[in-house]
Amino acid sequence: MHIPNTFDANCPTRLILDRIADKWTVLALALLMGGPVRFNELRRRIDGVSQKMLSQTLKSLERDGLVSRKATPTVPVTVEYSITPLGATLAATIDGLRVWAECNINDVLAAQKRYDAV
Amino acid sequence: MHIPNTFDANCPTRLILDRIADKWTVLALALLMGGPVRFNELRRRIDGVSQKMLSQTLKSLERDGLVSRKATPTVPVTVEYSITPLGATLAATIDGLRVWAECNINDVLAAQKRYDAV
DNA sequence: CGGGATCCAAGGTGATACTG
DNA sequence: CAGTATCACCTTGGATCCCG
Repeated sequence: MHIPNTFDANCPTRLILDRIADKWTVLALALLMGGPVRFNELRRRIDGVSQKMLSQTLKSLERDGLVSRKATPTVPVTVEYSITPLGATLAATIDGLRVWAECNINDVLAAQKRYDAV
Repeated sequence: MHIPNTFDANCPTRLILDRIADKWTVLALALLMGGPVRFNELRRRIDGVSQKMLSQTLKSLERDGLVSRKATPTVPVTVEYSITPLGATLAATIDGLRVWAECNINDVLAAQKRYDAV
């Protein structure tokens, strides 16, 4: 398996990318790697996400089989989201991105500065 | 370095994600791993990208120091995009995503089918 | 608490036309 | 060939209100 030299509109990569290539998805997945988290807790931990976007994101993740949702009928209701085995394999990959970001953010910012100076 | 339990709005991960978490960026970066490619060639290989979005994407990538642009003043002009060393390290990480997609697309599609059936 | 429904503003995006 | 400029659109996403 090597790099294709073309990306068809519905090749696997595009299909997956169209679903997960947005920050909320990546962030939610990353956080859920640490264990199950409840809705509002997740919302607090992802700075700036609206409840609409978070619920939308989680619903997509659940549909894709990457996250599972467990509601316990307490009063008021308690909902816990956790990562599935499938989701965990993706999250591991995504975590590489997080690590890259932390290691290279300075280089990127420096490049931007240089570019903008011109 | 381990998983944070919070993502601040301007932590490294968010800053990077805000710039690269869209399909065109990821796809362009992946294709450039194979070596320098010219503008229209890139456009042909990324099914469905408009010239506007491609040029916008490439400009961002150049600004971030991930891709370099070399114009040779032939007539008509020839422009070649290639990945930088910094970009290559990111592309390697991103490639993990592509591989994951190819390996797990069927599981994801199956999960979607199951979800939609309910 | 964990959402769904609705409304609305903003800007991302494509189509088209033009240029060096 | 490799873009830029303009415009019109239409989705995205925030704000708000409501409900079980």
